[in-house]
Amino acid sequence: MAEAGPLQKIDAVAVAVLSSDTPPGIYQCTAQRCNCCQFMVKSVDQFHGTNTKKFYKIKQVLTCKSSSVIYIIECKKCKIQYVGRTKSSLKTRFSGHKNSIIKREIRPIPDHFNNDGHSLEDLVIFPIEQVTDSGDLNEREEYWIKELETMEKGLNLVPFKCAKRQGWIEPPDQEPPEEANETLAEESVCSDMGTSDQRVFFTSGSGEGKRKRCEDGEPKCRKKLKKKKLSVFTYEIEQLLLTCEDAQQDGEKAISQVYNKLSEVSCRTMESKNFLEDLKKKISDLSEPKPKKNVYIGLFGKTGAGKSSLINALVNETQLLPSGTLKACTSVFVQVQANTENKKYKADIEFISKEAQRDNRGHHKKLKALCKCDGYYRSSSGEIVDLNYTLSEPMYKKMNVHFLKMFGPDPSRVSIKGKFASFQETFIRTEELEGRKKEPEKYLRLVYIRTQQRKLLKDLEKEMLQRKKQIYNSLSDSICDTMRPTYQECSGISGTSSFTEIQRRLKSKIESSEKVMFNQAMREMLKQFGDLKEYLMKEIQTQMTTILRVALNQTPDDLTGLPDVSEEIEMMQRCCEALELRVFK
DNA sequence: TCAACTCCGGTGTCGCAACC
DNA sequence: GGTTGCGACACCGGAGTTGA
Repeated sequence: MAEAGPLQKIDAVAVAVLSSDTPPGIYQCTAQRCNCCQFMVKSVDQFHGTNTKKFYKIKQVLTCKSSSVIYIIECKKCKIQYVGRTKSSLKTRFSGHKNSIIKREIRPIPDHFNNDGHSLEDLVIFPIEQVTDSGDLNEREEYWIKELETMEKGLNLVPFKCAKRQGWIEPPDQEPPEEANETLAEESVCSDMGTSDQRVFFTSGSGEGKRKRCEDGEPKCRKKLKKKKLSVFTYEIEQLLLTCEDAQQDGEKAISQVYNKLSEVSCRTMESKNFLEDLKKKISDLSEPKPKKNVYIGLFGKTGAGKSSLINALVNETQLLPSGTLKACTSVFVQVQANTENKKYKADIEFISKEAQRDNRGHHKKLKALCKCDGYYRSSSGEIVDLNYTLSEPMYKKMNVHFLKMFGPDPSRVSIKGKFASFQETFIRTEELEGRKKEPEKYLRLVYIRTQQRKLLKDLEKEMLQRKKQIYNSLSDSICDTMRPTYQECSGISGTSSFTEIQRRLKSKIESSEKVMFNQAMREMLKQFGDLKEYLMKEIQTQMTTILRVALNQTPDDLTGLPDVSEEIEMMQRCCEALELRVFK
């Protein structure tokens, strides 16, 4: 295919009625509202290979109704391309792609447009060549995949690669191409193909599909389904939840009223002003929504009872956990939680039978895919294999011993958690507090200090667990770094006995670098544990100093016009009673 | 009526193991 | 040593259904 110059826009009006004289290019079909044309690049006579940075001329007159075509699907955001072929019309094939995106199927195209902030709206499709002899279709597709480099750098991928791209594992450098020497003309072409101009295409009313769509672009039928969702709770629980909601609203109202009343308080000295500001800040903090606490739900039952199916149904992910109707599928303990911190999905699944282990048929692609993705693999059915995690697993147990020694609830008070408990118990004893009840000023200060101290320790404990998670993750990352050259080497192996050869090399690498690799990972981990310990001690020292300073500055004498908040206190009491809390007793 | 959508069977590919 | 079947996978394509 000859390389063309910067893209020329065709006068769409002039060629609205396609005839034998129509110059080659991509055109809108004659239908008034075509679902495919909405997503199509139109009125152009050439296209841009985003990987090759070349322009290619369109040699035929192509529309969404053209059949036996080679087409490109391009992402407006990251300019990644996919080459496909279809015997039927482009619009029919596009319908299939669109459907797979809506259904969130695990394939390269839906995966790309359902993840990393992408959506169907970022998709652009256009035909590039019509093949008259259907037998040549495959050849032409192959040619274009090679020419446009969409196998290496595009979406013509096997599933492991799309998993990688989507952040189930570390994303590769797939930034939109930015080359300093790209001409201005080329940039203007890019915008034609994907950015500003397309916004015009997609929002134009003429491009709407026949089926009525909701405001967010979702098909109406889906909205209906969403509305039909029934509550999973019983009537009693629903009522309890409503009570909680009411109490929360009342509490927020009381906090807001107290805050407003405090705004009217005046004071003379700087010390009082600071105190007042501090108090207001604390009240303001209370009114801000707090992150919800984790709630752990255990799900037990006989094998094959449908636990995985239930979880899949609850989270609305049909293939999150393996499930089936005939026999037990998962067969291992599994923890499912929302992954809000790390884009990396990790799972350790062990349910391959001895028979299956002996029989490698069908696993060769999986092994190769695993190597290409640095030890990580996710099949289209959702099955996940993480070799680095599996390799590091025995070390987790070993590391846990170190962790518990340093941070666990050691009765000897040597560990951090032990020190926390000891500190909590001995710093302000309950009996000491009770004895001060007759002196309200001192009593309230001590209550304040103890409350803040407990809050601080709890926060630090949370932080500690968070960091523990990160440190544990670093273990498999470290192993991955050591194994990476071998993975890359293995991913290039093909031909007869490639499966056995890849197995042999991986095994050999693991065995040869076992000591160095694991020791290095272990050293790094221990260092991070040490850093964490130091951090915790420093935090306690700083935060406790602040708490004590604030406590000793409580209620200066020169505050005037203190508001009457008895009404709000009553409101809070009612809330606590409704929730059966014993705060005021 | 017809475009859009859904579902499901079909086809091709690959490497391996078993079989002839 | 050649052939065949297997299993996992991607993706095509057509029949049937839905709904504007």
